[in-house]
Amino acid sequence: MLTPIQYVYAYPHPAIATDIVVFGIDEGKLGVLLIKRGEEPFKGAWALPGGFLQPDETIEACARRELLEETGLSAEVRLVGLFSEPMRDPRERVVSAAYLACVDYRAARIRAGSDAAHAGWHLVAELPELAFDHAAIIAASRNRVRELAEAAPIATRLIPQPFTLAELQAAQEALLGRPLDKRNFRRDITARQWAIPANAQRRGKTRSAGVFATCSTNENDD
Amino acid sequence: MLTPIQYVYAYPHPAIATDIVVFGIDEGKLGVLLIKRGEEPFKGAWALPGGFLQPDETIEACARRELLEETGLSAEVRLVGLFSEPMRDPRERVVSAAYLACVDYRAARIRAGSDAAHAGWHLVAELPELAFDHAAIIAASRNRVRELAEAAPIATRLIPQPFTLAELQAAQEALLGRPLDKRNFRRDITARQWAIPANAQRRGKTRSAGVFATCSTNENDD
DNA sequence: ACAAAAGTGTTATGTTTACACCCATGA
DNA sequence: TCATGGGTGTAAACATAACACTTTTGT
Repeated sequence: MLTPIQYVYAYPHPAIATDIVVFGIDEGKLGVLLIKRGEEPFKGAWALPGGFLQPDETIEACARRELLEETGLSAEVRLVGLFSEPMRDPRERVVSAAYLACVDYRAARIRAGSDAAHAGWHLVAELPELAFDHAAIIAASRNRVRELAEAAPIATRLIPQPFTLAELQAAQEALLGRPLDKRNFRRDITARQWAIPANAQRRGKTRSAGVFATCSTNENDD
Repeated sequence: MLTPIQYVYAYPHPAIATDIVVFGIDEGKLGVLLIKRGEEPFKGAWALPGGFLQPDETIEACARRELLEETGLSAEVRLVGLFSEPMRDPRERVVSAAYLACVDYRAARIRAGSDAAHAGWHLVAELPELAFDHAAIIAASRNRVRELAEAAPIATRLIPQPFTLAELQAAQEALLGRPLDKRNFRRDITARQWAIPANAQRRGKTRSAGVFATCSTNENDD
């Protein structure tokens, strides 16, 4: 029998993990990706996807890796905060860095991992009981994403490209949690260059709509 | 000889530390508290105060404890970000949570700790060479504190209470890095209730000035 | 008397919000 | 032809920014 590799320190070292709050939008409702825990503690409860920091990656890279593993998507992640109550995980001390991401939920290919019996989208307005302190993490992320949405075009990440302004507006309204005026919205988007017109139309149920694409200069902004 | 206590894990656990960027203002110039390292690595270089997370405290509590130990002051701390490049500390892997605090630098009683040969204030505009990635941490904190100062009355924390509006304005200008209009400033401060008039005057070099105090309702705002 | 800092209002500009009708298309 | 969603402009309210003179007091 192999002796397990052990790591020894002179002082206690908490484990470091990331939890990732993946926001998606469905029919104008904001949802988050949750995983049903297959093991104790909180077996059978819903929890945020997440995982432990690997030796060769930054914490942000860890969050991006978790996102990729859980959804098959690469997307920008944003730090929400640190969750470090000593007893937040009953097994051992785990300090978690919470990140949020906005993705097109229909593009996500959700993988139910080894320790996850199920995974699925849940409306933020109708969350189940959650494991650990994940309810608090989601609440903090909900506030953070609202702030971010005021300043950066993250709503464009929630919808497939290219998109109509109506689609973008629905996403933005879901993030902000309040209705927006259609005409003012168009002005804002074009003035801030959050989206630029593509020379194309999309045929909808009624009149066809002009489509827009995310501005390339928005890729790196904050 | 006593066997040292050892902590053993099945997976590698980075150490977790906080670094704290303590801002102060002197003659209208923004400064930060630095400590001269007394030990390798970076012996003799200037570094941010900081320390390792203890088992019974949250990371924010750790930052507040470090602040208290280094300055004798209790003050609000704000998360700046995580610094987690695997090789940022040559000894072992250390993930650092950077916090910032604004204090009255003349009230600080700086303690040169066991591993710190010296400690002192340095103007942000004239920083020495810094240990580890602390230059990047200060740069990030500089940006963060500017954002915060736009939204919250943190400038009041940089000056002794009670204060004149001229003093507060100098602090705010140092945080924002741009000059402000005296009349507009007075209006903003009173409208936002960042400070309320105390029924008192302070005799200065010339005409005496009315003094203000931080509004109690600002204690918990964000 | 003069130098230095305190105090005080108004105007212009820009930003944000509110609001209503016509158009194109598919059913 | 009608129901549905797409597209468009203007005016009011509000917030922000610019600007100059008088007062007090110590030297």
